[in-house]
Amino acid sequence: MSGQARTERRPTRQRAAIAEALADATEFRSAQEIHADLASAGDRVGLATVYRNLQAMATDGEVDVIRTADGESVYRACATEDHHHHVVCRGCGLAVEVTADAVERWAETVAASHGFTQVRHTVEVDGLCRRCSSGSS
Amino acid sequence: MSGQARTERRPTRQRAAIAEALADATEFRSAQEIHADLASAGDRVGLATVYRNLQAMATDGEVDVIRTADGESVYRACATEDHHHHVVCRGCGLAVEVTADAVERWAETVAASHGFTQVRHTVEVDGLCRRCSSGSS
DNA sequence: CGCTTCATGACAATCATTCTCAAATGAAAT
DNA sequence: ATTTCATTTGAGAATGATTGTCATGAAGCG
Repeated sequence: MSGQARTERRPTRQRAAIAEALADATEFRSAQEIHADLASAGDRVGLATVYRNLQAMATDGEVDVIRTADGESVYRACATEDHHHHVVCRGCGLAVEVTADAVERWAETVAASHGFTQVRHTVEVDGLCRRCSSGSS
Repeated sequence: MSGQARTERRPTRQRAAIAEALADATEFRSAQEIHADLASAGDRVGLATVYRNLQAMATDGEVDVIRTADGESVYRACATEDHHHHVVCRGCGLAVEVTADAVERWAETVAASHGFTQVRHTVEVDGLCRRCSSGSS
């Protein structure tokens, strides 16, 4: 059920560096950020390369992608390979992974009831985490 | 909870034209598309103006906004002012409005259980409508 | 080692969206 | 109707993320 369509890709220093940078992060990071992180760590990796790898990794299901409010794509190494969603803090970026079978079923059902097939869905929840809830304006 | 924060805005020819163009459409349209529609209809409206109004209308809850897969913002005049979600056809763009109290509650609950407050959520479902399902590969 | 193929990197090119600011317009006062 | 003043508009520049191009470099293999 978790068929990794992992395209045969060649391991490179850059790819490893990107994967590691992502593994270190606890929140979602944009391609630009990853690129900057690597640069400041002395790791020279082309921006285009970061984009390409991040996308490839996302396609292979190695990492998760979501869109920020302003349309930027941000990536994160997910703890599980299984399908899940996130609750992201608007304040600090903290991202919690959650599963939602109920929602999956609902999406499938409601879509089917309108005659839709090959259903996919996007569910993202955001708010303020406990910490950020306290000192917010 | 459904307070219309309708900012006091001045009615203009442009705004009306945009609203109408949106009302005529049955699917989600991008600012660029609206702009093109108006132009080809002989309605001269600046692109920036289209963007500004669309955003204002979205903020006021007059129209709905969602992001396409490639990050473009698309708008639609919603039939209801109440909170709802969409099932969009990847083939023809057909958009069906659906409500999902169960999902709303789930989002709130799951977020709260992780200490989050001021929860918001995004839920979009897409697939192939009955018509597009038939002739697909 | 030499070859073939895929990945990389520097930078140009896209493209949606936003910004700038002078000119036009709506609303209300005179 | 005319003045007045805040908003809104529009044309085009500016921004910024993402993608494309293509010569160079590294990986896998015999």
